[in-house]
Amino acid sequence: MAKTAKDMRRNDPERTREDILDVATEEFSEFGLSGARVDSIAEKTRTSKRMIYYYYGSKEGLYLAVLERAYRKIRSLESDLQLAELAPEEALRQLIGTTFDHDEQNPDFVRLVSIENIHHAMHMKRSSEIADLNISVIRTIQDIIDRGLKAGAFKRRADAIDVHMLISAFCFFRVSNRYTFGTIFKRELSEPALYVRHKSMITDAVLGYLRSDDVGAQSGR
Amino acid sequence: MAKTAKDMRRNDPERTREDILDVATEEFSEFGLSGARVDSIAEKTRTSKRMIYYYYGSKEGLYLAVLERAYRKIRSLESDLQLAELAPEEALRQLIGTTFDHDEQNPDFVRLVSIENIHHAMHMKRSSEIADLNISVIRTIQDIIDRGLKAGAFKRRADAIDVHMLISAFCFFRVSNRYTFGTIFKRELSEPALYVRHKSMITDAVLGYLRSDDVGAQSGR
DNA sequence: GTCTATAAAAGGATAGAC
DNA sequence: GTCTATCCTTTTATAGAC
Repeated sequence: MAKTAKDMRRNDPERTREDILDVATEEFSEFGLSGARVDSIAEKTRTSKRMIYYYYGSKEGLYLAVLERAYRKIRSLESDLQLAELAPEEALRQLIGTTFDHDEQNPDFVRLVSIENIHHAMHMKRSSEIADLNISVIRTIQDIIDRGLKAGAFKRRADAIDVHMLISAFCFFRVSNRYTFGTIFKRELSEPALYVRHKSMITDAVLGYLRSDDVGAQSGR
Repeated sequence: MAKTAKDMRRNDPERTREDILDVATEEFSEFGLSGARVDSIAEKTRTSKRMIYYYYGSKEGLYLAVLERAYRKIRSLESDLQLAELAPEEALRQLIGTTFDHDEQNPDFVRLVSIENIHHAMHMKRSSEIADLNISVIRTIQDIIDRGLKAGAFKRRADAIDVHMLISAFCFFRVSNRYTFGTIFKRELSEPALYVRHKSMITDAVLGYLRSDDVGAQSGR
């Protein structure tokens, strides 16, 4: 089974495939599905265009492979969280911080998700791998809410998916809308000072929301 | 100066231009800048491809015209807000509700903004019209915060742009990430029941944030 | 498995008449 | 101002040798 040194050097399918995916991730996240150019991807790989079609069949096939790998990374990240030992408030702080940092540090992923939304999540829907994504983060949040209610730290019986959305929306938007927001408000969202302030803000807002009860009954509008 | 009935029927430049923009808005927001097809736009107008180039010069020129018109609509919407008479909390509720409803009712706009972010807001930056957008909403929020602090309804000396971002992020994300979020969490974000719940949630979260003081000192991470 | 060359098609842009 | 027909570049995809 072991490959000879010669084989390793000449033919390394796994490395070739990964190399292509690395380059393609950059290209798709930079230009979108339609804007990306297969020629341009091929040039930046250590191999040729022929191999892209050999391994991934089509431009869309390559895009899907990129998307699947990006989500696979998330899955492994989420499953690493060990928050059951912490007090509910601290656990939530950690969870929010992790989401915040993840989006901040993975603009490529954020852009791919934006792009996939432009395409109505069509590719994601077709991918059994992504569709079956075990979203452990929801279970984690539900657990934190339950423990918080029991301990009296929280008062609101919030829906875990809603809370996840409140957190995600802010963390995601900061990265996804960095350019238009920065242009309109003359504010560079990548500045370190804002990093700290925004992280505190979303943490305070979510914790405050869970601590209080239904203070904001809807006005009639 | 008055046109004859014959002229009006045969040549109506204004109507032609608007017609093209209507169709182009749909096409660009549906497929993105690179994904949109000029041929496809032309087919759906009551005129021809030649006129698109006649009026807008290029595909990018047309895209920019679409973007500018979309932002012009926002500007007029924001300047219509009359909240100075209301109590700070109620004023904020109204403002959040308006933002929420706007994004909900204008998915085309939300998608165009997402698309423009994929392009690093490059076209927006080049447009003097959009760059000079008078973001009156920030002044409005600052006023609400100031009045709330004075009246004792709020405790936090928050930054108006940050608060706008907290509100926008949630309202925008609900629409922009509808497809991926819906697919992963098996939840249709356009459901009426969620509309009410999510509106309450973001309102409560923002009000709670402003009412309280810096409860969430950062952990050391 | 990998490369070079090329086919096949799509799509942006324009010519020229009316 | 408007239409039809067409140019020509770009881009996806494949053939065929090694």
